[in-house]
Amino acid sequence: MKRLVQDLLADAVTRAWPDIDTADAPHVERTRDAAHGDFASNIAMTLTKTLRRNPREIAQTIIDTLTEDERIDRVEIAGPGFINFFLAPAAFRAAIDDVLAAGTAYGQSDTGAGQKIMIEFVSANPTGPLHVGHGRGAAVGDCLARLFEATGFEVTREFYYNDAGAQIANLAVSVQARAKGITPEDDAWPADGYRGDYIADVAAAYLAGETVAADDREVTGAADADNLDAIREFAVAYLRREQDADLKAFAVDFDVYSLESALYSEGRVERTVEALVAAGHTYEADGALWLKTTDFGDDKDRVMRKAEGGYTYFVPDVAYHVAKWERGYTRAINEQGADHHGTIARVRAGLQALAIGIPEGWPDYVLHQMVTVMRGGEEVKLSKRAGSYVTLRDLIDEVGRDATRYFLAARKPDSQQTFDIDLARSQSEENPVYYIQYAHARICSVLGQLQERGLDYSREAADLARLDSPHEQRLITAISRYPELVESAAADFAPQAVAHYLRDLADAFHSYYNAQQFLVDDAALRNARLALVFATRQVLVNGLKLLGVSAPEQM
RNA sequence: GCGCCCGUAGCUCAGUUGGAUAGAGUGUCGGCCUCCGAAGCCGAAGGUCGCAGGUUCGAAUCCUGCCGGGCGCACCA
Repeated sequence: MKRLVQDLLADAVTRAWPDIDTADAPHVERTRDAAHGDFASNIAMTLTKTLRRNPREIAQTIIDTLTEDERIDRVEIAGPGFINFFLAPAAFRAAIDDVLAAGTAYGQSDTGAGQKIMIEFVSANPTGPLHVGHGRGAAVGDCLARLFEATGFEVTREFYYNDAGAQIANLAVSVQARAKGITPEDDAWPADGYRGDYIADVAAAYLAGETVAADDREVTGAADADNLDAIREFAVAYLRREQDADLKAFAVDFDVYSLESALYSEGRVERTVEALVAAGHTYEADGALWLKTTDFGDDKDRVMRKAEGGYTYFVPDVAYHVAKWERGYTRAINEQGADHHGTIARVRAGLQALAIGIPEGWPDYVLHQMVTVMRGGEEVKLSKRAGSYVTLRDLIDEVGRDATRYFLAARKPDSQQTFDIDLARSQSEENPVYYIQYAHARICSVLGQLQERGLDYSREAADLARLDSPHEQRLITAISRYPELVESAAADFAPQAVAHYLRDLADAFHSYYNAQQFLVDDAALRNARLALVFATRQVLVNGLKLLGVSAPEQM
């Protein structure tokens, strides 16, 4: 419908003023106030400059030029020059049948046209359990992935992790210490060793010769406390398995796991360095090899190869993104914590320096700000080393998967978030997610009542024209704008828009439910109301699915 | 010091890319179950959109400068 209005406007403008460029679709938006019609455009105001005429005059000319369409009831000028469109009642109600006909596909589009897109998210190092921040990344990243699937992209969810660097060496040393009976309180404990209890668990499993399966590998503990390589391999697999179990409990699945070590073993790191040198953007200084990232917008040059020989982490990072590009991902999104925002300029600079046709703004980044966890009125410090942080598992166990996912995705990623565990636990029944789920359960209950009374629902017997109350209008408007919501949430990387939309939809439904009886004797009216209510249920199901939240039939 | 993000009702947060009278939840106060689920609904109160300028028909939204909070500024990852 929105598209129809845009097309009509563009056509009218072109015919009224052939010189005006209408390549960009005219700005059309949903009205906030029903008195302003269903859609409004500010196009007349934006044309005042070029046409040097009063906006209301321009609006009038456009309206006079508009092609008649049976789906548009009337068009009015309002305020300083808005053009308000009022849909014809039949066209307005058509949304109900659109939903019922499309079912789970309602809201989906082919905007992406099958284009490949990769969303890399979580990407936690396997040095401990996932914490709340990872949970936010998982909720946001997975919701974005679902949004892109719904808008016709071919989506790959990818998890990248470092399985060989300094932090992993530290992990191995920590597990080894535990395996030898050393505890963090002992003098012999490694200086920066991971102190969490989970390290002891890993050590015990290793000594017991357990076999753990993670990603596409299987590792058996060698039970030898002196074999550091074996310990490292086992510890990584063990912790990856734990992380995956948490992610599974959170209903997040990845398609591909990429290992940093593979970038070395496949020669990608080496090739990237050679290519950067050949491109002429490197120099040697102080015994190290530098990349002139300042040529590409970074605020200082970066060391690629340290004086002692090893590469800095950013080299495999660039190599990894070259691999992404070569794998055909013309669109790539990296969802990560805002504390890593410094790497963005670096990675993009490295990719530009290679001059292999990668666009300047590639890849896209979605950064989520910190989650502050409150417990007992005090902030819980997030420290991997101390091992005293709140894990994703803690939240799932205490608050539930649905509420945790909803909360973590319902906030704009750019904003810091406070997650009060006590509040979430004690008031779990007042979480907005229950409000939405309750709307769904209520509709299912109506269906049950219908059957109990020996009645049948029939769309054919429904007279949708009877749906003329303000509550019904509001609900129809809500379901009809769902496809636009999905479209814009995907384009804006805005999972929170889905959460807030569902809140609004449930609100419109609950009001309707309290205001009007659905199961009335008048069959034409009853079936019309049921058609609307069942369409609402479908949109609730589809929207909750985007968030990865369940739609229970009973609560 | 430099860079990125944030500042909207007591609290937690939205705000359709610059639109019309700034909205929800929660909390407070007052109503609604003989009726499809009261995990619900209806109403009231609550605002200098951090502050000050600027841009224009029009600013919570864009620009500049301050103030406040967070996160980064390694030959760590």
